[in-house]
Amino acid sequence: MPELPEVETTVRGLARVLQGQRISSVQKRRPDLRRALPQDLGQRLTGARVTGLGRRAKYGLVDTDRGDTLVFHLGMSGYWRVDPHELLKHDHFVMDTEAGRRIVLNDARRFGSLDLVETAELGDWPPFKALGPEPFGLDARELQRRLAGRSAAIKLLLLDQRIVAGLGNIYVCEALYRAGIHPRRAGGSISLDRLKRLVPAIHDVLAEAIEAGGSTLKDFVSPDGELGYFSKAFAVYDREGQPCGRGGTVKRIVQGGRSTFYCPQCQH
DNA sequence: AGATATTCCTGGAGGC
DNA sequence: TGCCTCCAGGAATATC
Repeated sequence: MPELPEVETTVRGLARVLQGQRISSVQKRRPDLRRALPQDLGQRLTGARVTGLGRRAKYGLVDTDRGDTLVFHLGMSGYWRVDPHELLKHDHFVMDTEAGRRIVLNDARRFGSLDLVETAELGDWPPFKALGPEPFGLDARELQRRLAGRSAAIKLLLLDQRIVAGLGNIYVCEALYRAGIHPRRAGGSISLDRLKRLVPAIHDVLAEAIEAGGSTLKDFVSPDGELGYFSKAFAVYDREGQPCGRGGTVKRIVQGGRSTFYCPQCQH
C-alpha cells in the first residue's frame, strides 16, 4: 500500500512524464474521492505548465506555473498509470499533456484525495499544517522530544502523522523490528540510546524501499507499470508464523484496530 | 488533553 | 457454484 516510499517512487515516475510539460486537458470521471474534487480543477490546470514535482509525507505534489499545486494522496488503493491502452473501472482522473502523454489515477477504494492548493499557501493548508517532520532529517533527540510524556504504544505513535509524517503500517513494523523495540512499549519510555537505533532503522528501511522501487503488496503499481519488489524483503510484515530471520517466529497482534507484526524473541 | 473507536470503500480470501 | 463474513489500507471525526 502506498506509504512514503511508494509515493516517492510514484512522484519520480510522474516527473519523467510531466516535468516541464504543458497540460492540454484533464478529465474528472467522478466528482469526488475521499472528498469532492475542486470544482475549478479543469480550468486551473488546463494550459498550465508543470514546473516541478515533489512529496510531503504521503502526499504527491505537482506544481504549475500558475501558482497552483495539485496535491494527491493515494489512500490505500490508489495508483497512477502512464499512457494506458484503455481506461479501467475506478479510473477516476485523467490528465493529458501537449506532448501526447497521459496519466490516469485509479483508486478502487477512494480513500485517496486530489486537491488544488495555491503553492504559496501549502504550509497553511489544513492537511499539511499538523504534519510532523519528514522521517529523513529526523534525529533521535527530536523524536525523543516528540514522544516525551506519551504513554501510548510506540507503534501507534509512529503511525501518527503529527509525530512523524510519512510512515504507515508496513514500515513502522519493519523499523521496530530492525531496532529491536517491542511495538507495545510506551513511546515516552524509550531511552535515547534505543531511539538512536530506531531512527536509522526508519531511514534505512525507507531508503531501501525507495531504492527497490516501492513495495507492491496487492495493488501498488509504479507509474510506468513496473512492479516493485521490496515486499519480498519484509522481515515481519504479513509474515505471521514464519521465521523472522534471526531465529524467532513472527507474531501478529492488533493495535488500534490494525495488525502489528513483530518478533517476540527479537523485540523488547 | 490524550487515548480509543468508528467511519469511509472495494475487492480478495476463506469458510460453508 | 454462490453466499457470507472478514480483512486490508490512511486519515478525519466522534466519543470516552
